[in-house]
This record gives sequence, C-alpha cells and structure tokens, in this order.
Amino acid sequence: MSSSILNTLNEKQRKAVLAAEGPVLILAGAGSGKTRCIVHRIAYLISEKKVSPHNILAVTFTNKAANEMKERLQDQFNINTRYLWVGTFHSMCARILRTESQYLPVTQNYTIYDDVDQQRIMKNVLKEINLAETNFPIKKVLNIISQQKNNLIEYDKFSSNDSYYGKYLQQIYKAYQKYLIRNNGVDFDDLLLYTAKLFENHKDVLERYQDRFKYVMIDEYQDTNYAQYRFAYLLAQKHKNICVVGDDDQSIYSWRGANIGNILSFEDEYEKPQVIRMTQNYRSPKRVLSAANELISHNQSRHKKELWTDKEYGKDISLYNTQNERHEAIMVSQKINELHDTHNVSLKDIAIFYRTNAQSRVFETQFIKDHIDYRIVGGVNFFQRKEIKDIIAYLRLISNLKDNESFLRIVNFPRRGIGKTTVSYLLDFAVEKNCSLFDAVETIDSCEAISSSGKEHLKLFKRMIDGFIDISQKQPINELVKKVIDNTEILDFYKHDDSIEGESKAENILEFVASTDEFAENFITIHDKKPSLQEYMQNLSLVSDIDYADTDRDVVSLMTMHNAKGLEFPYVFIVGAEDGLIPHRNSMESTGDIEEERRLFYVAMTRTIKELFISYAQSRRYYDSTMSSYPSRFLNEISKSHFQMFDMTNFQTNNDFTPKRHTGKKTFNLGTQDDTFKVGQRVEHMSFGKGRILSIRKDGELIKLTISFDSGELKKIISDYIKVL
DNA sequence: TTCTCAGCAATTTTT
DNA sequence: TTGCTGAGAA
Repeated sequence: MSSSILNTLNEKQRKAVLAAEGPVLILAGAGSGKTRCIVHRIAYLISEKKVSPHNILAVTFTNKAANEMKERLQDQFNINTRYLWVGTFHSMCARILRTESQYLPVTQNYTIYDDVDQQRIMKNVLKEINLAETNFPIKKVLNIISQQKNNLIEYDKFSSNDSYYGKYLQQIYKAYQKYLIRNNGVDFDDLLLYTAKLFENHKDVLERYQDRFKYVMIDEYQDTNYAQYRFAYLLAQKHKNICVVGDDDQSIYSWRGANIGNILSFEDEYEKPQVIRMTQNYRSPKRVLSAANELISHNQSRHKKELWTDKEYGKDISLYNTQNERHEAIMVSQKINELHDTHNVSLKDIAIFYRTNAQSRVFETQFIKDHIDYRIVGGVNFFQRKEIKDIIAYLRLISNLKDNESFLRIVNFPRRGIGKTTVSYLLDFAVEKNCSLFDAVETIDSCEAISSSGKEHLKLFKRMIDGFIDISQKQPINELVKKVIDNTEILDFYKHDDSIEGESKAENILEFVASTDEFAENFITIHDKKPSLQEYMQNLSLVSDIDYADTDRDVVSLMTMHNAKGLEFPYVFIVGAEDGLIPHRNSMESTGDIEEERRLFYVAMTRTIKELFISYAQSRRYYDSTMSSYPSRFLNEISKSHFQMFDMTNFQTNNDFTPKRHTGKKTFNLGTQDDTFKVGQRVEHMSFGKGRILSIRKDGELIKLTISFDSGELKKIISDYIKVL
C-alpha cells in the first residue's frame, strides 16, 4: 500500500499519520519533521482514506509554507492540490469573507489595510475626534485595539479597568472601525474577527463550512490567538477531526496575541484526543541541540521535555567577541568568505539571524563591499515600499472607489497641483455630502471653497481613474498596471530624480511590473484565464517577502529571528547576542517576557543543520550615540564547554584579521566585566535606596552604572557602592 | 496655494 | 540614519 507514505517515517510520525479521525495533538519539537508529518498525513487521508481534497483544510504559518506543502503533495504523491485549502489563517479568512460578504459591513471588493495603512488611518481618526497623538500614541492605541479584536471583542463590548482612558479608547476603537467601514476596508485582525463572528452568529453558514472542511489541520498551533483558536474550534465542532501541531518552546508571538494556553489546554478542550510526542530531532548536531536544551530548560512555564538526536556531535559552537557592530559584520563577512572559498559552502546554505531589523544594515554594507551576494528576508516588505504602495494605492482605488485612504495617498502623487488646501476643502465637502472623496469630485462644481484650478485638477484626476476602471474591466491586471504607470508618469517622476534612491525606486517599480506579469502567467496555468484586478487584489496584502523568498538563488539569507521560524540552514550565524538586544530591552520587564525572548533564541539556535556561530559586540551604535553592551545573559545559561571562543577585540581596522583563540576558559568571562552586574538587575545603594540598572559602562578599572532608583532618580554611580539584590 | 528644506523625534518582533 | 512637521520661498 502506501509504502511511500509510511516507509520513510519513524514510529511516532507514522502514528501521527495514521491517526486520521478524531482530535489529535502532536507535540513536535524543533526539527522533528513535523512539516513532513503533515504532508504525509494529508497524502494518507487522500490516497488511503479516500477523503476528497475538497474536504481538507490545512492552516500554515506562512504562505510559503503552504506553497511548499502543496508542491510536495503534488511532486511526491501526485496529488492534485487545486481544491485543497492550504494557507494562513488570514488568507483562509479573506477567502471565506469574499464569498460571504453579504453578512459583512463591507462589500466583496473590500481593501485589506496593512499596518502602515493602519497608522495613517489612526492618525486621521484621532484628528477627527480631536484627541492628541501625544496622549494616545498611535502604535499603542492600535495595539490595544488589535488585542481586543484578537479576543473577539467589538467596540460596543469594549471595557477597560482604566475608567479614564478606557472611555477614550472605546471612542477611538469605535471611530476607527467606522472609518474602516466607510472606506470599505478591513485590517488584518478584522479578517479573523469577522470570520469568527460569522461562524458564531450564523449557524447555517458555519454548518456549510463544517461539512466542507471535515478534516482540519493546524500547524504552529502554539502561536494561535483566541480568534484563530475560535475559528478552528467552531469549524471542527461537528466532525471533530482536528489535528494540531506545535511546540510550546517555540511560541514567540505572544506580543501579537498568541496564547500558548491554546496548545497546553488542547487536551481539556477536546474529548480524549490522541497525543503524540515527537522528540527526535533530525536537524541539528548533538552539540547544538544539547546547548539549546540547556538554554530552554531555564524556562519555568513549559512542558518538560528533552530533544535527542542520533546525529554526530558536530563542531563546537563558535562564539565571537567583537569590538562593535561594524567589526562584527567584518568578522561574519570574513567567516563567510572562508566557508565559501576554502570549504566550498554555497552561500544559500548560510543564514544570519538578528533580533531587530535595523541590525541588517551593517551587514548589507559590508557584504556589498566584500562582494557577497545576499538577500534580506522580511524587513521592509517589497510591497510596503513607498513607491510600490503608491501604485498599489491606484489599484486599490480603482477596485474600491470608497477607499478614501488610497485616494488621499495618490490624489496629488505624482504632483498634479492638488495641494493640502484643496484636499481639506474636498474632505469637508465629502463629509457634508456624506459620500466618498471620489464621488464628491463628481459634484465638485457646487463646492464654492475650492479654487477653479483645484477643481480642474480634481476632475482631470477623476477622468484618469475612470479611464483605469474601464481598462480594468477589459484587460488583465498586468496590462492595467502598465497603463497606470504610463499614464501617471510615475516612472518618469523617479527617473528624473537623479538621486540613487530615485533610481532604485524606478527599478523597484519595474520589478513590480515584472511581478504582476509573473502573477498573470501563473494564474493562467492554474485557472486557464487571465487574472482580473479583483483576483489580483485578493491575495495582495496577504503575501509577504518570505513567501517570495526563492531558495534557488545562491545568496546568504539575512532575517530576524522571528522570520527564521520554520526554516533551517546548514550554517547559522546569530549576531548581536547582547543583553538589550536579545533579550530585548523592551522585553525585560517580566519573567514572561524574558522567557519568550529565551524561546526566540532557542528557535534561532535550533535552525542549525551543521554549524552554529554566535557573536556579540562590546559596543554598539544605536541611532546617534554609541553604547557599550554586554553578552546576552542567555549565553551564560549554556555550558561553556559547548563553545569555542574567539576574542576579536584587538582587531585594528588596518591590520590583518588574526583572531586570538582562547583555549583557557578561565580568562574568558561571558558575563559583564565582573559578572556581578547585568542590565535590568535590581540593586541597592546606601543613600538612594533600591533601583534597577539601565546601563553599564566600563571606565578604565571602574565600572559605572546608570541606575533608575525607585524614588524616581536617575544616577550614574561607581559599582563599588552598589549592592546586588 | 503649492513646494522645499531645515529641524526634530524616534527606533522589537509580523500576518 | 530616516521620516515627518512646520515655516518660509516661489
């Protein structure tokens, strides 16, 4: 029978594949082959259990993972994946909502706003209801609203234990939501919220989907939030065939509402689920794995478990102590060249992980200098670049005329003589007429406030958009994009901008055109027809760079530790392993925060297939100042015997690069200079009382601490006078 | 009325 | 270092 489905699996994996019916919980450690397990499980359902692909829903964490899964099913098991639903929660929900839009406050062609759009919108909302940004910081407010939505709380149910701010927050939430609806738009969280609410409030709709998706599978279940949990729960209520896969040690998205509780309480939620634990790691060498095990064992709130492996011990983990972030980049660059030139390692087998996106910059400059090809995965998404978003704004407006947000963005870009004054009068006029900005232009002649030249320009603008609408109905998306770029002269605008940025922006635009061509091509092979604007818009906001990261190019991959999740590379560099970066200074408040940072570091380490390199710098430039930094506390939680240490701090810019190898472990201290002080630590001073260390600076023999005392005072004090608590 | 340029603030992680 | 705001120039 299904020899190819079961043969290559170990006992636990086979068990997971064969557990086709009923609730199943798979606790799968890092590198235990869970993706493979899911793929084989789907293949088994279809080939052996004769389940129609039509009845299977598989939720993955990224679209890329979804595509890979489909490819494997197609290539390995010859399964037609056309009717199989594989994708992220968000893309599933977007798809469902497009079909069920009659139940929604928006129409079928709604716009999906991303986080940058959200910020712009919130800015307008605050202005609209006369609240100051200083009192209600945009990001914070959006964050709170996001949390509410992820917990399926709508604005009328919003309550806060803070009675003063709570009242305002509810008001903001409401105004924000109304604004979105007025623009016929939704944000990411709405996709989940609307779908979950749809299932809750319309039993008939829910039942339709329950019967459609008789088998539900969810990957990375530890990173689901309440709305996602609810979505899955409701879907699976009828047939109870739900299989979730996850690892509590890899939960790194709690800041966006993910709740490890979902996976930890699965056994209570569902009646007698089969529980399968996969602890054999097939990815990392023993050395790396045991170091990772040691690290993660410092977390209190976790299922106790230890990964094991048959693989060889592998090399020591290299640990580099460098002078500053530039030297760190030089060191990594040289190491990569060495791997590439003398050990024949392909660049695509090398990855660099950092905690914050800003850290990528130094590496980019260094790699360009050293002629190392690289690519950044994630970061500023290609589709989030200003020049691309401008074109997308045209597309959005064409497909959704109520989208005032996009209207405002492009009405005067490229310049066409419609300035702030004209726009603000137009806004008033639209409010008065209770219509969208675009519709307001129709009757603009009756608006006295706007100058006649303003009116003319607005009408010209409208005529142009009307022309695009016409084209969009007759031609496929890629042709439309070309027309938009031609008629708006956007490309010329950048070409005439002599700066380097202008040039690269023009290039990006051309790349965007190419990407729509490619989209059209792919679309034709799958659907046998040319894609319309609508069909293009459907997946636009939901794709990210990771989804596009083609693994074929022979380049070094740079990404945040968050983006590294689910990936693996033979050679892994973890850079910036410093207190303040990992754990991040904003995440040192509670032990819960620190535990999540520790999991993040754990995730990064366990991506390694062959060899792991970790580096930290003595000082690091932030934005305008240089701060001294100290090795991450996490390094202290791993036995030193796993490391081979290299002190690069004597490196001089003109000198050759000759690392001094440290064999004597006594001379090398991982902690702060005297291991007593750490950033974030509680300390006491005789006269100032108790406080917390904010930064540590070495000044000759002296160690100077900046301490925030509980009294509210901020002092710089020599360490001799400080007692550690 | 529109556009430009200087000064100022702000920097975690993402579908 | 980048992005945004506000004041003055065109």
